[in-house]
Amino acid sequence: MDFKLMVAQAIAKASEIDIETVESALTTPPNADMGDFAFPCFVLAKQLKKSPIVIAKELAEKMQGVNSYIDSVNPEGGYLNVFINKAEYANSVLKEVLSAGNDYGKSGEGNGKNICLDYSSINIAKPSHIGHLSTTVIGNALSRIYTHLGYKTISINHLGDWGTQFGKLIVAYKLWGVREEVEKGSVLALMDLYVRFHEEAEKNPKLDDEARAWFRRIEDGNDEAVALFDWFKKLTLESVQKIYDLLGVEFDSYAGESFYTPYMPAVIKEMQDKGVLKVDDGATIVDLSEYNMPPCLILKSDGATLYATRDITTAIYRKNTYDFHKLLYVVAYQQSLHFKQFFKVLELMGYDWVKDCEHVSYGMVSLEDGAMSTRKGKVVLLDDVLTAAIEKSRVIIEEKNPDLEDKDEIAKQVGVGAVVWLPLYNNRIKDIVFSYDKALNFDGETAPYAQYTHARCCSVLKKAEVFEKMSELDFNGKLLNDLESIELVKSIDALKDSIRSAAEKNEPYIIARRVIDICGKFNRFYYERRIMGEETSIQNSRLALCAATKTAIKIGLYLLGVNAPERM
RNA sequence: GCGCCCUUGGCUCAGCUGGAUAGAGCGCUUGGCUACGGACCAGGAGGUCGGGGGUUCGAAUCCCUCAGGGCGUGCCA
Repeated sequence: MDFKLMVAQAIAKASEIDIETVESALTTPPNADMGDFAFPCFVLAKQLKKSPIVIAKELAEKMQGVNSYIDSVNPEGGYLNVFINKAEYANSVLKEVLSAGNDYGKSGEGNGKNICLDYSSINIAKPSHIGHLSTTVIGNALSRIYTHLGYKTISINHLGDWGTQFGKLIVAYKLWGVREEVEKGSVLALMDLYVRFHEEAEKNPKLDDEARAWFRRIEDGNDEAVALFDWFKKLTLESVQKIYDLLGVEFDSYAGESFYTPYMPAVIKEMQDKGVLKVDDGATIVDLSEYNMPPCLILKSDGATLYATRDITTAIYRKNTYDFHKLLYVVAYQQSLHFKQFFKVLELMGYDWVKDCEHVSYGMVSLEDGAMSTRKGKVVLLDDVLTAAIEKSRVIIEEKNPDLEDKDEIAKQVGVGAVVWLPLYNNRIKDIVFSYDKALNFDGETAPYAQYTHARCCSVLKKAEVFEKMSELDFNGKLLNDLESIELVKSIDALKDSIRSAAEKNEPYIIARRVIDICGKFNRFYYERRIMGEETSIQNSRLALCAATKTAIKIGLYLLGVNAPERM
């Protein structure tokens, strides 16, 4: 049962104002002891030609005893404060959570709709560094969130696997590479070769010509060139797979830049036919000056395609293949102009579905001493950060819980959780200055804190021997009538709205904040209210609340891509 | 120059489509484990919400303007 809606209906009926107006105005008082819902009567003052204070007073009188879910209604200033029946409320929330279990908060709103998510999108032959964390974990979280709401998601890793740089890599490998060493060193070895190529090419510009020639051979399907390129690709994907396994990230498609190359000529022709192209200064462009944007470059003066050409082709391909309800690009904000430009080109081509495309942008990651630079070797590898976090959590486990089983697995879940949390706890647009101190922080508003709270719930439930049968717990909302319990119930109840809101705004942090709030409320409850050893009916009701908390935390963390171990 | 974004306690950030005394965490500080996990909890100090105008019964929130910072701005992605 939706108590907010119920209160809105009651007020609407008493005031003869339409329900939408009431519901959208309905808020929460600053203090719990002022009421559970507050209706500001100022909005009605003009319409009813009465002072808000009088309106509140009149409404309060009309609403006394309207139904058993509302305990009392108090006018206060211009506000109408409503106290709901806490016992009914607690019963309603607990019943819903415990019967739904890990399906709590699911909905069918997305049934039959596809969401394409373009994220992570790694470059072949380059190691994953901390800069790849945001796109990967935000994309993964969005995929899980939309799936929870009934959508079918298609996660696409749009590989950076096309361009002259692969010609450079082949040249470097043929000159200085040793097969066994590259096999062993994987992408790190490839990166070294790439860096060396640039150093040597400064002295010997002929290398660049050779690189172009080798890239041409890849395009032409030369056996040796293609074999080497495929090998580089294989090494890269294998090494990134280890990271994806740790993060719990999976993709439905790895169709990248090379995949779309054959589709581009037709799209360019289509643009020509539709008359959106024009030649300017030797290059082929779409003029966007009318829209206050610089032109979108489609072909270079030498006829080569560009970034925008490929993205336009890709979007059309995805629409034809997946008929998406939404196509979301989880890409850093540096590229926002590019997205605005090629979205506009798609619009000019007559594709009205471009309104369903969205650039889900996020802030940049830098280091404490400035920007990262692959060329200068100034990078923090994702692998290293995850390893360090896992080691740290392992040390803490040894210190606090040396008898724990599956130490390695749990250390992994906690360590990875702490790192993944970084881009998920704040608004996407915020820049992140990476530091090991922050990434390895397990205190306060962090994933390990939420995991700890979850483990604590599990521990109590196990001690009471109800862990396996949480859904059968017999509870009574009347026994959860204390402030701490009710505050916790409210926060658990709010998870559903948080999930919906996170999807609506493509902002996972809304769920992360909700999880932390639930944990805070639980920990307070846990200290104030004894669970075990109370009278059976009280004990069971509190255990039920504990079980609902456990479920809510578990779901919230899952949606963020964080595991919730039962012990830690 | 132009475009987009950001600015809230020492630091990192919340604050829902404007609503009642601006909230957390970290750090600092004082307390709390022979009841269920101290990776926790409670208390304290700390903020003219970048500045200035405006709209409104009411502005951190909306509009204008200025300042500071970030990103981008025709043949890289």
